[in-house]
Amino acid sequence: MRDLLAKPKASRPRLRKAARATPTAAERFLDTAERLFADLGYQGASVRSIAAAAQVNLGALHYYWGSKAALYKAVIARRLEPMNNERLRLFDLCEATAEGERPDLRAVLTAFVGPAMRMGDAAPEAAEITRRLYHRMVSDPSPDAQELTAAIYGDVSARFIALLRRCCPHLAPEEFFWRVQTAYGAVRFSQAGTPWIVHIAQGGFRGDDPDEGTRHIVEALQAGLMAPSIVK
Amino acid sequence: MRDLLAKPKASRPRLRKAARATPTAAERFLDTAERLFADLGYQGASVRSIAAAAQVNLGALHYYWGSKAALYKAVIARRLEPMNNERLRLFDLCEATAEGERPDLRAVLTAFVGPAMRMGDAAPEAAEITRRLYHRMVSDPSPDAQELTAAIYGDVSARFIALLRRCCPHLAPEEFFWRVQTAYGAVRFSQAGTPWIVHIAQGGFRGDDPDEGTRHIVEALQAGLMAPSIVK
DNA sequence: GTCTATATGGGGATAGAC
DNA sequence: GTCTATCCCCATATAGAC
Repeated sequence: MRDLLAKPKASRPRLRKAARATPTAAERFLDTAERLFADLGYQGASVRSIAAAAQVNLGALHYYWGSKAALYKAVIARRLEPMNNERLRLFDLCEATAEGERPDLRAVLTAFVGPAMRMGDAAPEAAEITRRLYHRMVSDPSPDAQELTAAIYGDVSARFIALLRRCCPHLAPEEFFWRVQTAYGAVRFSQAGTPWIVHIAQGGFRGDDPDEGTRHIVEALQAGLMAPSIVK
Repeated sequence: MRDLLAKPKASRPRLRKAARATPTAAERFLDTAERLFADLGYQGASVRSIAAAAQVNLGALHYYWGSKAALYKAVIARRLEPMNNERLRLFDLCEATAEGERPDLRAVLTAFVGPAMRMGDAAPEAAEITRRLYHRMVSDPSPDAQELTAAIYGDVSARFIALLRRCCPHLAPEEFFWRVQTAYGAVRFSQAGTPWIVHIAQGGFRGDDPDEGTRHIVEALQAGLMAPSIVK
């Protein structure tokens, strides 16, 4: 991922965005890359294995995107830009409803958590893949991955934190820092869908309804954020 | 990381554990490997680069550990076993104090969070490296990494969740699932020390005191867990 | 125990035929 | 636009001198 943000060396033909009954080779490539990147990570998924699984010739990769890093960015952007646009739209709604007063904390949290748990209008299995990929990206502490995360995610993050700050005037700055960090971690982890944690719920409960999950996460987070200050 | 749990192919000489004024080649190798695995990930850090940075010959790797995967496991175990033993000891204390009644939630959370934030008795910079490596391991969704995590971490996890369950009789199973998931994510994320989130705290606050961090995290988590049930 | 040299395989990227 | 063949580099691991 060292070269993730490197400029493409030459301009390449763009894809048409229209959906088709039979996916084009480029679309199959993107779909397969998304799944393998989510399963194996950027370094773990070779372009050869992606091309083979998509039944597309390897040359198509460099013809369409120019490099593995550019393919990865295309895979990421295809899903995360719509998700973040939905978040921004819901943030606008929170602002408008607040009319300059303190925004509704549950609404702000739901605007941040809900789109991530639903992940667009995709089928549940597809959304689960996208969530895993997203989790991979934001969890990767390498400078390139952090830079990509910031580029895709910076606006949403800034808006979210600014809204939270207005919701939590009772918290000192360092306390706010830790509470927000806690909330972020909770959202990230809940997206990932780690398999082993289902053992927590004795009785076979799976926790795979995104809307119910959103409600429960929002409830826990708002309680954590609204807890009284313990500073001085 | 595909072969992370593979058995070593042959027995190898063991290291003596005694600390030395001048670290042995093997100790330098472990220290350097820890730092590079934390910075670059398992796949991103080559054994060549580790040997070069440690100023140790590459042959020493295979002489002492036999493979890259075995080296990684040695690096992980060296730090995480003491941390998890401390957690288990503190869990015992929680149980003993409870005397069969409901355990103290803050004490349980502190027993889980505190050792991870302190990460042994290491110097702050060393503890930060270890936390990043730990975060890498538990965040990696590949089957091998999850298996290693479960092997190192399963006892602590089971004890922690069992104690939490006793602290939270007011929560329905599915609600408990989501709250615990939230708490786990918060702890993981707080360990990682992602650089960008410091922008949250306007005014240059860094949030690098582990004990203060533990207190704030525990406060947010206990509020999230103790919030009333919203089921039915 | 420590080093050099090397075996062996797979990675990303490209050239050039069609 | 699509495919084959190939370049070149770097990975892990090992053989064997010292």
